[in-house]
Amino acid sequence: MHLKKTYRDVKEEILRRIRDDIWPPGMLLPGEIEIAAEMGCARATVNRAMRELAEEGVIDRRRKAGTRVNIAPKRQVKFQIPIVRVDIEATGAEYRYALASRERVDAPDWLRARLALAPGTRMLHLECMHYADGQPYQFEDRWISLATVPSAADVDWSVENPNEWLLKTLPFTDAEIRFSATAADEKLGRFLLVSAGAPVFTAERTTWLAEKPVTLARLFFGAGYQMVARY
Amino acid sequence: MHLKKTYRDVKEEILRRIRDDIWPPGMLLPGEIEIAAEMGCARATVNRAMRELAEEGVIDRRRKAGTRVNIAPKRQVKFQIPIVRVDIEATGAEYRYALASRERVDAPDWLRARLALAPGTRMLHLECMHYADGQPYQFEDRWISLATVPSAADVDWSVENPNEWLLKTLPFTDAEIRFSATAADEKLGRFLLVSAGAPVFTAERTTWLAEKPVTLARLFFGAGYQMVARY
DNA sequence: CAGTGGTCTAGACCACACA
DNA sequence: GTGTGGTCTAGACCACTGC
Repeated sequence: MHLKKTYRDVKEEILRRIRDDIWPPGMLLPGEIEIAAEMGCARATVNRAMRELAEEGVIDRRRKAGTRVNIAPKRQVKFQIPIVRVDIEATGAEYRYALASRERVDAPDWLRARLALAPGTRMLHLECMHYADGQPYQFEDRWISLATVPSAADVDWSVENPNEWLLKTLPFTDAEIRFSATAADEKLGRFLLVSAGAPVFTAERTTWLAEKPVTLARLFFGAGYQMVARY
Repeated sequence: MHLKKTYRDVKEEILRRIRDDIWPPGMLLPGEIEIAAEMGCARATVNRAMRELAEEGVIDRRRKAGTRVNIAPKRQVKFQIPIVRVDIEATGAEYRYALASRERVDAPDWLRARLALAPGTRMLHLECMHYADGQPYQFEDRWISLATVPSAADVDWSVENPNEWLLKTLPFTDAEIRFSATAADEKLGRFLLVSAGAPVFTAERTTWLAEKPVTLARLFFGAGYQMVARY
């Protein structure tokens, strides 16, 4: 009999059995009580082990149906939110920020649709550049809801970088990020020093604070940019 | 006093206090026993709530030192490894796979450099297309090391999809993925039905099995593709 | 060395999903 | 209905680490 004790031991043992094909993909595992008895520990311990394995995508758990080994062990990639300055300085380059434009407007229709805003919502619209060693690194097209973040109206954006200001000022509860490849238009090309039509790696980030839209940022990266993740 | 019960309630309440600046960044929070007493629940419940908040990067916990609100809430994005067929079928579209070319070659120089291969390493090179409802969805440029995966030589690649075959056949220990925007060349344009020079969202995935290189895949996505992650 | 979080236990009740 | 996982509790001991 395997005398296991910690939930880590239980996790490891379950993983071993899956890897050794003792519990092949798709198989229904024994219930928590049974495993607890076999391993000589409390059900809560087995529960924690299996809960974490489920979070990691190794197994699939459903009430009444039981626990199964996932057929496609969907491994997860994790990476941190890009903070421009940190990314740039990590490469040893010098970071520079510049504000290109600033205006207060009613939310345009496409933005209202994207954020589910009421008609006439006032927005702060900023366009900024982030440079690495003087080379264009990222163009930031930033929209901030003045309804949710009224204090944004009083900030000197020629000095403050909206990316960092929002992070340090305002927590957020939900966020979504979309990556895509887009073609540079005339204006974007001028900022990033690429020709019109050139492929641009684009991230569109939206954040909410308790259901209220906070900001939408479209980040356009300079030529040659790659986003890397290991797992 | 707040009579809370579930660990979700406790999490929410803690988050609320952080958001409302009752517990500002950097502040030392009360201990688990104290919070448990105040919220009217067991310490284990508070523990679970705080453990999850720590995992999510909201707070920082250390034995003896106590729990503090994180100054720089480094939130992490998680997303799953794309499995083409699953992605396509999830949208309700019909998936189709086609092999475009297959050859066995010595690893070219750029590939040897990328994977740290010995000179003269034999590679299997496949080019495949993945379609969604008949529309080009992804072009896959796949290189498999026959030194690490000799059995790949005997597979009928006109039927088997390398993406799924590798996942189900071979576990991997390390992987790296790089996202970028590239311009389609003539050939890629023909496969994806876009004009040469069009922006293409590109993922380059490399995997190793215990230090030995397994495969490198360059995945080129069709027009309009977006990779979405929530957190 | 003392205080905080980390974990285990045994028992209990609940919620959901399938028959 | 009935079985499985989901969660709570009260109490206990342990492990790390800052003082």
